[in-house]
Amino acid sequence: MVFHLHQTFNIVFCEYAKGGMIYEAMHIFDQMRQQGLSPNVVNYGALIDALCKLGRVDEAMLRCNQMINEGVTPNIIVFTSLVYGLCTVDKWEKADELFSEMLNQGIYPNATFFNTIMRNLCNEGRVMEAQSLVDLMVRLGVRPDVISYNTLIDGYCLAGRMEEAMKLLDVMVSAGLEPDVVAYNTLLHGYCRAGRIYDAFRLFRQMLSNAVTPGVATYNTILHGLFQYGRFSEAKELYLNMIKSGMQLDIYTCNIMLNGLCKNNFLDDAFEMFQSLCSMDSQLDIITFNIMIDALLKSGRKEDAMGMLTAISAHGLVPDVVTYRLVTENLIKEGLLEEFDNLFLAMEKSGCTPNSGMLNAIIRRLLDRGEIMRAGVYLSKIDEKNFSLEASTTSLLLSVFSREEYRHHAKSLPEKFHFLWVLINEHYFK
DNA sequence: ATAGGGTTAG
Repeated sequence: MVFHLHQTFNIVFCEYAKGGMIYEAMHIFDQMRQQGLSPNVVNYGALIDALCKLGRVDEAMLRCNQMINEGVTPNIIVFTSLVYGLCTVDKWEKADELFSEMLNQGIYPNATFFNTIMRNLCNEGRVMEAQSLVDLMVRLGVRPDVISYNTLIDGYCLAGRMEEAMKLLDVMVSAGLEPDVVAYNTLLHGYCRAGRIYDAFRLFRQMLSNAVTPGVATYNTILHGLFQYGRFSEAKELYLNMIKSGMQLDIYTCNIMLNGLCKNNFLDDAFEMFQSLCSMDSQLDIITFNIMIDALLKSGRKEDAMGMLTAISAHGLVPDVVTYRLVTENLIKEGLLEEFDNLFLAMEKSGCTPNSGMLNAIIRRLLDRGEIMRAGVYLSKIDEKNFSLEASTTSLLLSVFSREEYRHHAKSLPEKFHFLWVLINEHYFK
């Protein structure tokens, strides 16, 4: 009976943790203890993973210590979640320490563990380090699997090194692994990103001849590539063929189509498609709304954009940092600075934290309007969060502060940005 | 009942 109760709690708990509903999960934790049940490694694993995915890595580390104090030993799954969290928030030295600690405790890393680190290295453009991790795996006797190679392929694609990415298909085969649909999708995406649609189609044929069945993600990738390079009629034809073939279209297909229509000046068609999706009760996501809000604001249809904004919650969704970025940028552009300040506060109150891209965009918009003091407030936020300035933000700052009437403002910048002051002075006195 | 890969918005 007690065992059964423990199981029931675990199922509910994991459900919450997986959905990122931390407070609800913690509540279950408390309830379990009240019933005299101690959380086990699965409960802690689920909680730690959820915290790491939300970027709350410090709390995750505390939970891991708490778990150890309660006599529960972390397993490879817990270490994988923690190392994911640490890499993602750029705490690579800590991740390294964790790896040593893990080995000390006699817990052996598996392919999943290494793949997690490789994913983060590749996302940062550090594909060579990911490559050497594969070599390390081999030395440690951990066989790289299909996911290891696919991750590495993506790393090379992201670095624009398509020839090396392609070579990995053969490397996989000689390692006794079959390149799967994800391997091909990754490479197709790489070619499309590089504007090499012809090579993408060539690879697509190669994929078919190797008896790998394309999936909806394959077609979505090509569809997006065609739109991106203005090949509108081919994109439309592909879309119609996808429907005709009876393929189950997904939210990606819908969003790619909506965005493709908007960016090719078919906003009315996009709006119509959006409405028909709504009437069919399709499960839309926040990206759908962001695409529409962006397009409506850019074409001056502010009323419609605000209608979309309010429709978000009616669809059971929550505005994200991109939504807020789109609307705040528009408010600044229109000089509605008080509304902008209020929206920014409302955003923070809702638990949505601005990211580096949003703060950079805000600063640029404020500088454009000569709102130097207000821009300073957001520069301080960038400073606090240890984000960096994007190149376009830096050059705008330099050109603004180079103007006589604004030069004195540069002196009151946070210390981190004093290099701007130095650059300006070098420019003036050389 | 806890961990890893591909496609969409800025």
